[in-house]
Amino acid sequence: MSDHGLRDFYYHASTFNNDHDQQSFGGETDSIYGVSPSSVDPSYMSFTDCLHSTSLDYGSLEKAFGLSPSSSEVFSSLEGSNRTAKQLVSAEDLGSNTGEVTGTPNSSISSSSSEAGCEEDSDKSKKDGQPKGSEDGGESSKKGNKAKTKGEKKQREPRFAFMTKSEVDHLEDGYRWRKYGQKAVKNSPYPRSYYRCTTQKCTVKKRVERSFQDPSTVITTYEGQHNHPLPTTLRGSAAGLFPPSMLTQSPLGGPSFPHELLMQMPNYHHQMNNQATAGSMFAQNVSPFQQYVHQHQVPDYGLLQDMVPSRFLKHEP
DNA sequence: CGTGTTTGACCGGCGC
DNA sequence: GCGCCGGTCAAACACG
Repeated sequence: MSDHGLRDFYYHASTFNNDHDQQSFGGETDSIYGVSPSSVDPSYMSFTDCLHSTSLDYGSLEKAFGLSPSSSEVFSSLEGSNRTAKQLVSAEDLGSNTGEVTGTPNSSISSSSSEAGCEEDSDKSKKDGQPKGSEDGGESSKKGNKAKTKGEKKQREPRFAFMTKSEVDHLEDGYRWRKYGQKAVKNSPYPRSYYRCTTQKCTVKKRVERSFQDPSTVITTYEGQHNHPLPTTLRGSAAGLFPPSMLTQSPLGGPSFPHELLMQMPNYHHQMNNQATAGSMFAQNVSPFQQYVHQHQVPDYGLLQDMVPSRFLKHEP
């Protein structure tokens, strides 16, 4: 990341809210992270949202992720906006079928809800209900293809968005991406690029766009989960960035996102709960993400646990 | 020649 | 029904 001029690293959970939630976002919230709604998917779940779902305050967030004062302003712009329990649950939808966000983070509330339930709720999702005709197994993803049977809602993939201070738009994350489209973003001079994982049968996509109000910020939205490990023929820096142990397949079929790599680090919980031992991390084989988090004084694993589905968190037996 | 990018056209959903 | 808009396709092109 350093070789891409990455200066800051934001974490940003996103999911597929039902249309009601989306309308709440789009209608009541002027901006998300200071970005015009048109340039950012309204289904985003902000850090603040996560904080509202937990006992953490904003100061913890700022401290945890080293948010600059300017960034704080952006985040704080969401302060005061109502967040319904539904939205909080939606945040959990981001790939996990458990719904423990609103409750105790450690409790494993039996799934059932989340994506399946969210699916029914989204009867007329606006932006999240994209066709994605190529994912139905059938490769009939041509124009005019209507393989989607009527009444059958397209199963939507979990999404995850990052806000990254970077000078380059396309951040190397270890996977190989093929750009398949670019669209101008309304109310923004910066275009939005669409990428797809080049690995066969992998339907993961990501969108990359630059923040209108903060051109130094790149918003990367991952959609779906990789069903394969990181490519062996890594180009760029990812192969060298991450220890081999982190490039192995996870229960999810491989780490989909950089933060997921972070979450996969064993003993992360203990190290982060012990600042005294954290200092030794640099002598160990830690990822750049861990180093970043450490450098920015992530105080407690619990913070991440509150924001990341427990599925992403691996505990030592 | 294989791989990735560019770019205009197309499609479907949604609001009016 | 129409227009807008986000997302996708695919031919043409660039590059190593």
